[in-house]
Parts: sequence; structure tokens; C-alpha cells
Amino acid sequence: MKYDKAAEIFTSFLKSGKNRITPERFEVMDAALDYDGHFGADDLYIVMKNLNSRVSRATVYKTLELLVQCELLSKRNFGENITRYESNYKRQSHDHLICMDCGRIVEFVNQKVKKLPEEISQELEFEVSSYSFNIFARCKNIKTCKYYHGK
Amino acid sequence: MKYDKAAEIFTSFLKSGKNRITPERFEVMDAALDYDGHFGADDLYIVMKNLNSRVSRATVYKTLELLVQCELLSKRNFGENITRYESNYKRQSHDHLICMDCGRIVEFVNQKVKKLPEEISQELEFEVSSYSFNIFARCKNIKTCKYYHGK
DNA sequence: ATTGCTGCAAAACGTTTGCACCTAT
DNA sequence: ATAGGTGCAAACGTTTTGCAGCAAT
Repeated sequence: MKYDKAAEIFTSFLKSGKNRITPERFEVMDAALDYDGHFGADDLYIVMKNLNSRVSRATVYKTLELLVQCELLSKRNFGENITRYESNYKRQSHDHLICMDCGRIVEFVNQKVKKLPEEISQELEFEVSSYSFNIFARCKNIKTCKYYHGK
Repeated sequence: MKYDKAAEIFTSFLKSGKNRITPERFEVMDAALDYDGHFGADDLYIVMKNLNSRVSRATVYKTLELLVQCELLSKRNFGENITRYESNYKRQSHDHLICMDCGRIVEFVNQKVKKLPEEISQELEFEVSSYSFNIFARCKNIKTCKYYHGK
């Protein structure tokens, strides 16, 4: 199995609640971890459909939420009112810069950003759960933008 | 007029494009600046309806975007796939902590956060336009949460 | 046997659009 | 006069839901 470690995490998460272990859930997990980059629930559903999966849209939507709960996926929103997901599996945590000229989403890792949520939450007497930090910016010239590789 | 300074800003923004000065647009501006806290476009539409305004939903949606463009409003998203707006008028810029226990949205001002978007964008060779920083946290005990004031 | 999960289609939700009429310029 | 704005209702795209049948426990 390609994602045996992830399957183990997912299985023990499912067992810890009143959730059942079903083949459909693992089919969604595999497809989600296989997906390269950020995806909407429906994007994943289409990909699975094209691979002749018989898993329904409803199951895809529900399973993605479970995968977020057990932290195999992150939930993102880049200001378009669409929920996007991204695999956390074997990846380091990061944040995003969204280019308003060429549409690219650039990932970056910044230690100062990572420390702030904890610091601020403590000051306000909360316990951090997660955070989201997005920068909206412009590359000014698509032609010379080093992150742009074709439309 | 209650928001004469804002009206001036909005007017000169409208004139700078090929936009017309209409009473409907100023009606939306007044209602938006009057709104206490964060609101969705539809929330504002309902409030206006209840005050017997005859401005249409379509006009409300379109005008809010114009008000964001001229920076009288900020656009926010707290992870629910709903666009929310907030007045910038006579207010200092800030970020948000969303409590996952009691639902409160706590505003905070942190100088380190404010500096990061510029710093990171420069490093990546972009020009910042805006950013969003949300912390999702828990107050653990609604009863003792100093930000909680009733359901 | 029970309770939760599935697929399907319909509904819900926030938002955008097409269009005929109207109005600011 | 004309370009742009308006209200209305219909359409849109994403997400959720109700339900009958199915499957994991």
C-alpha cells in the first residue's frame, strides 16, 4: 500500500470515534494524498470519477473533513469562497502568497510567522488550534515572474 | 451627513474611474459603515430591507466591492466560504482570532504581524497588496472566557 | 441486530448574471 | 444621446441534506 503510514493514522482516528472503517474512505484518502497541490472537494471527485471510482460526491465531501480532523490534510481558503485542501503527509508546514497578476500560489516557510499564533494566543488567553496566513501580492510582470510557468 | 469624509473618498474614487455617482451607492456606503462588526453582503441587504430601503441585492453586492477597492471596507474570510466585510473608516488595521468553542471573533493588533507581509513579499520579489492572518483557537471554558458575552 | 455509511437527487446557500428599463453624465 | 446603473428573477457553483438501501461492527 502506497500510504500505509497514513492509513494507520486514519484508521486509529476513525476507531477513536464512532466512525467505521470503509473502503470508500480509504479510496478518498489515497486520491487526496496523490493530488499534487491544492484542490477543491469537487476537483477530487472529478479526478476519482475519471479513474472510474464509484465513490459519491457526498462521501468525498464528508471524508475530506475527517482527513482534516486527523491532520492528514489542511484546509485552505484563498479568498474565493471555495474550500481547498492540501496534503500534510510528509510535508513541512507553510503559508501562501497569492499572486494577483498571474494567479500563482507561492508557498513559503517563515519561522517568525510560525511562532506568532502561539505567542498571540497566549497573550489573549486562548489555546491555538490552527492559523491561516495569506499574502495577496503582485509579481508586476508576468514575463519575468520566476514563479510563473505558462498559463 | 454622517460620513461626509467617507463620502468624499468614495466620490473621488468613483470619479477616477468611469463610475457614476448614484444615491443607491451612498445608501449602501452609509449602511456598511453603520454596521457594527463583520457582516456578509446578504446581512447588509436584510438590514437595509428592514429599514425600507429599495436598493436591490445586486446593487449591494456590487457596491461593497467598490467600497473595498477604495479601502473604506476590508474583505474578510473566517473559513466559512462567506465573504465578510468590515469598516476601515476611522479604525486601525488589525487581525482576528476566531474562538472554536464560543464562536467569538477577537480582534488584535500586533506589530510583528503587520511587518511580515512586506518583508516576505520583498524576499520573494513580489509587491504586497494585502494579507490575511487568522488564528483559530479555543477559550477552553466559555464561562471564564473574557471575550464571551452571552450566546 | 444495530447503527452508521453509502449513493443519489434534491435542496440550500451565497453570489453572479441577463435583461429591460432608468438615470447620471 | 449615450454609457453605465438599477431591480428583478433566473442561473450559477459549491456544499449539505433527506432518504432508502447497504455494510461494518
